[in-house]
Amino acid sequence: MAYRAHDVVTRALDVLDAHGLADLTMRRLGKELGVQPSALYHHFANKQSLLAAVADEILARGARPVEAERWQDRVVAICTMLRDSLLAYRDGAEVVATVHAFGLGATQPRDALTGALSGAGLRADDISVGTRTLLHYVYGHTIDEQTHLQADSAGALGDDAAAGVTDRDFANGLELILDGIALRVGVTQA
Amino acid sequence: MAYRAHDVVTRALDVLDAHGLADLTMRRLGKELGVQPSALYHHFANKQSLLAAVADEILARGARPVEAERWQDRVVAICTMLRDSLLAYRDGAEVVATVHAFGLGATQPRDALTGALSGAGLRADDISVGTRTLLHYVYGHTIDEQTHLQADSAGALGDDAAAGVTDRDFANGLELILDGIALRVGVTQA
DNA sequence: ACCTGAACACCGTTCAAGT
DNA sequence: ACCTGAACACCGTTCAAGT
Repeated sequence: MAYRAHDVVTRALDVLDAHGLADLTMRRLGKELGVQPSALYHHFANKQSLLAAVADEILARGARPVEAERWQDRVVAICTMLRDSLLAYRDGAEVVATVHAFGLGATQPRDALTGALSGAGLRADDISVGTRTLLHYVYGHTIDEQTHLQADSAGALGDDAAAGVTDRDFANGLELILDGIALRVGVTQA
Repeated sequence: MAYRAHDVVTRALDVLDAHGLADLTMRRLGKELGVQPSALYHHFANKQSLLAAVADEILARGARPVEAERWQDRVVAICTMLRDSLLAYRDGAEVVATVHAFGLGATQPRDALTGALSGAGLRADDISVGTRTLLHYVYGHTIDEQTHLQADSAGALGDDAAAGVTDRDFANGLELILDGIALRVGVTQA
C-alpha cells in the first residue's frame, strides 16, 4: 500500500534528524515502527532505495517556488533553496548527495538548474558543465558545513575564529561560479 | 614500530584497489595480513585513522612536481594531479574526500591550492573561497567519474552516448571556476 | 497484502591474557 | 612491543511460514 511506504519514510526522517545517518539502520527503524526489520523489505527492495525515498522527501519538504526572472537570480534561488533543504535535517546533505551520486533519485535539483541555465543562452555543453559544477559546489559546501556544525555541537570549546564556513562563504563561492558561467554568455553581472 | 604501520597501509591499498571500499574492513585486512583483527588496533586507534593514513598514501603516491609559473597553470596542474591521484585507486576519490571532510588528514591538496592562489594577488577571503570551491569541484567531479566507471564495468551494456563524464568535462568545469577567480584579480585569461 | 521468526554471513571495538 | 582469543553489541538481507 502506497501510504504505508510513506509512513516508513516519515519515521526514517524522524530517526535521521534525531540520531543521524549512522543510527538510521533497518533494525532501528523496524524497532521504531514496532515491526520486524524484515517487514521493511515489503515496502523497499533494500536500504539504498529507502534512502532514495528519504532524500526525495527532504527535497520535497524544502521545495519553494522560484520567482526570480533573471537566470542568475534563479540559479542563486535554486542553490539557496537546495542548501536550506539539506540543512533542515541532520546529515541531510550527505544523504541527498549520496543518493544523487548513485543515480537513484534526487534529480530535481539537477533538472531545476539545467532549466535555469537554459534560459541564459549557453551552448548545450556549457549548460551541463555549469549544472554539474553548481551541484558539486552546493553538496560539497553543505556537507562541510553540516560536518563542522556537528563537530561544534559535540566537542565544542567554541574557538569562534576557526569556526568554519558561513552563509557569506556560501554566497561568495556561488557568485564566483556564476561569474564563470556568465563569462560564457558574454554577459557580466552588474 | 613505524614500518609495521606502513605495511598495514600498503596492504590496505591492495585490498581497496582489488575489492573496493566496502570490502576494506578491519576483519578482512587482518585476514589478508595473517593477523587477528584486534592486532590492527595496536597500529591505529580505529578504522577512521587507518583510512586517513590510506588517503595520505594515495596522495603521496600520486604527487608530482608542479612546474608552472602562472598561478592559473599551477592551479590546473594541482587539480589535474589530484584527480589523477584519486583515479589511480578504486574508490580513491571517496576515501580521500571522506577523510578530508572529517578533518583527519588529506590537507596537502588544500595547502597546495592555497599556495597557488596566494601568488595571484587575491584578497584573503577570496583565496579561501577559491580553494574550497576548487576542492569541492575536484572531489565531487571525480567521485562522479569513479562511480560511473564502476557502474559501467559492472552492468555495462555500453550506452556510449550516455557514457557520463569525460576528461574534457573536467577541464571545462575547472576553467569555468578559474575564470570566476580571475575576475576577482582583475585579470582575464587570454 | 503484510508481517513474523529464525537464520546467514557479516561488522567495529574492547580487553584480559599470552610471548 | 606485538599479538591472540573470546566476547559485546551490532549490521543488511533472505525466506519459509503465518494471518
